[in-house]
Amino acid sequence: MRLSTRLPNEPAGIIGTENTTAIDMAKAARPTRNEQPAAPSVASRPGTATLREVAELACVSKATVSRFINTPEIVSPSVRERIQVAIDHLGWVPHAAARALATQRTGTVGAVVPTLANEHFATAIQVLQDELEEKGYTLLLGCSEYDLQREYRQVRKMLERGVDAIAVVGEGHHPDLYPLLEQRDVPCVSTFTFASSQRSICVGVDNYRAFYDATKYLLDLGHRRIAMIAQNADTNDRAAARREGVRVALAEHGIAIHPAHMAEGYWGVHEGRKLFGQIMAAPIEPPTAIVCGNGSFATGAMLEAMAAGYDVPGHLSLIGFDDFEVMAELPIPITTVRVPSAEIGRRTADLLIAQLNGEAATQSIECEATLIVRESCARPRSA
Amino acid sequence: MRLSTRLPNEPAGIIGTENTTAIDMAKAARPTRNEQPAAPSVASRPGTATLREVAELACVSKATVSRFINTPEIVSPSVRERIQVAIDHLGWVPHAAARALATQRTGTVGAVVPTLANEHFATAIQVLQDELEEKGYTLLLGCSEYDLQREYRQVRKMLERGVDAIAVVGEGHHPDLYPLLEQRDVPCVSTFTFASSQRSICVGVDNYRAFYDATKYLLDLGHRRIAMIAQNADTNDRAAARREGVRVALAEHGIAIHPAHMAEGYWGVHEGRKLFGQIMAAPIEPPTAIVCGNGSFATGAMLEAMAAGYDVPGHLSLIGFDDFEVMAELPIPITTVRVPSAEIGRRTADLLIAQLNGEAATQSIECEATLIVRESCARPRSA
DNA sequence: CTGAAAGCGCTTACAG
DNA sequence: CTGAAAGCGCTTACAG
Repeated sequence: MRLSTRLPNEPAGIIGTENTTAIDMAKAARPTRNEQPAAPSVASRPGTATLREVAELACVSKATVSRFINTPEIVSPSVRERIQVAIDHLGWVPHAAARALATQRTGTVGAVVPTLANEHFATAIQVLQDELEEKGYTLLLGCSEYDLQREYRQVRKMLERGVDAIAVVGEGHHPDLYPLLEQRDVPCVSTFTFASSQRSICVGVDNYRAFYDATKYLLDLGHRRIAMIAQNADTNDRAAARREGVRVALAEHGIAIHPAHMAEGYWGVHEGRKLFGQIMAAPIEPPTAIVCGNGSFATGAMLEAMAAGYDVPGHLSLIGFDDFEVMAELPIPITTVRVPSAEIGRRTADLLIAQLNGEAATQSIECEATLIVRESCARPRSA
Repeated sequence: MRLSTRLPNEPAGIIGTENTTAIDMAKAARPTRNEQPAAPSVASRPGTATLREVAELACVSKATVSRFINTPEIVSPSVRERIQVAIDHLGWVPHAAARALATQRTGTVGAVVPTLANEHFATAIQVLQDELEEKGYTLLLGCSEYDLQREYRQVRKMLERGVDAIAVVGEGHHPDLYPLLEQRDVPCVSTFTFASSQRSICVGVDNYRAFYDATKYLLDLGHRRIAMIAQNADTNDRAAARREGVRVALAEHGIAIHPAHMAEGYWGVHEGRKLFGQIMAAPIEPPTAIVCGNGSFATGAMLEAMAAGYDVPGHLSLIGFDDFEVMAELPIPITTVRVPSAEIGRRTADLLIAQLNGEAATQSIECEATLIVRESCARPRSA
């Protein structure tokens, strides 16, 4: 017997005479005795029935129907069957708002990401939705466009909507965000960046170390004149951490990036090309390696290098961040740092669910950012 | 005066002595007279207050607080002020489920797309969310992975959650989807494909015509031996329509694609390369042009052509679908059909809102798919 | 295993 | 412009 609710337009089957039989039997066995007031024996419009009508049709109390939905094991088989028939017959769909009001839980979780235009966030959201759905939760989505104020508004709105938990990206947030969450006791996990300093639990990579290591790799190859096509970090702590990783790794060798070799932009292959051109056009000795703050910049830099006839990696090394598919397929595949977005999405779901189930031992998870070595880096020519 | 609700941890300001003053004044002016039962004069936990507590603190009825929230104009200024102070003081946030139960509206809309891994859907969702948010709606998201059964389940779940409207992608759906929606009278718009045959209103492009025209373009250039790297169309009506467009355009010239020149896959640059290789390796005369069913295939085909040393467009023309940024930046920019995803997202929001507002004249919108002519197509060598 | 009753936190006619 | 009351559709102790 099916225990989940059904709508009438699902492949019917058992609804025929059998059902009326079942209902008639029920009615006969327990002649009209209903708690409820004024009982319309048929739902006004299909798909619009309520639990009360189901109860009446099945000749049981509302409480029993409710139990049938939530803990079918505790209702007797014969009653179960009557209820199921009634549900099928009326096409009843439980009313989530009513349930939410009664239970103070909605079965929804909210996520706000900066943008879906970034594959990482899109991927993570996709698997998050997937995992959440499996556990019966519905996802509410917000995109902040990297605007902290907006992120805050979206989170508030989600709280109004009664989300049981929230996922956000990164550590930079509106100052009132965490107090708000804490006050209302809503579990929250911060994603994509791992840092012990985080106010909420988090799951992500250590952006600082990822680029520290990537820079180290370049340094170890012998590079000393290194440029950077950086992603603007104003409201993006991941980008900021990456820049800092580069800076520190170089500083440890007594090196600093020349201002003319530090280009900054937001996003895009085209922008990457332009920024690359800018660096190479600087009236100082050109770099022997360029670290690119994101995948689109790396792709753009590579494409522009090809167009301008630079020999990569013979003449110039290029290292990237993100691992977009095309980066591996270019004539010279790009060495880059891979962030496991799908894993982050999955683990975010795990953490959220764990907290929702009141599991105590939930703690932050560090995911591994890995350096994918391909062909775009080599020893500098002079070395 | 601020009319929207606030939480206590927002920059306070007016909450100081002024407030207590205002409240005290109110209390003095209208000594304790409350409708409600057992009245705890302070909210048990901050951020947990209810409308009733606000009403008590402001010495007005719940009805008036409700009016203040929904139609502030109709409450007198002095009362308005008292209520605002009480709200700020208690950090009251309205309980959406309670409101939904009372109004039978949730202020949410659901969208289910096949995947977020496709830039088009990601973009459309992003702007849909944006527009919806502006109108006060919250977005519920589902990803179906091109599984119609799953799409149906997600839509049902959203209906349970009481979404006021739904957006789906394409025309291929579970047979019970539309009946379900109609029965519950939930507005729905189908996106990305425009076709007069659609059961719901829709906003999108005519995929058939788009590829019919693209093929025509190749034909007009003089191509007669044309291959296709097609996207699997089993549960994807857009892909199916595109294939059909190619087929018909060719058939009108008495041409058909040789089976060995018809490669099929799902998605990916790498897959595009492979499929390209497959076609070129067929033991028959190679094609003079290849039409690619999606952007990743076009990118892959171009990259593989470069790698294998084919002269594009001198020796071989390539035409794509989708306009992913990298397609314009490759050494030979790819001629392709652009689908205005952002516009589709925006118009979907418009249509949804219009229907929610009960506007009568809502009808389907055809968006223009445009052929972006770049450098990957030329006359065939022999022509 | 099942029922009667109260309650979740809002809104909305209906009066005044 | 404002209040009292009923109701939205569920769940959950409390009894039996």
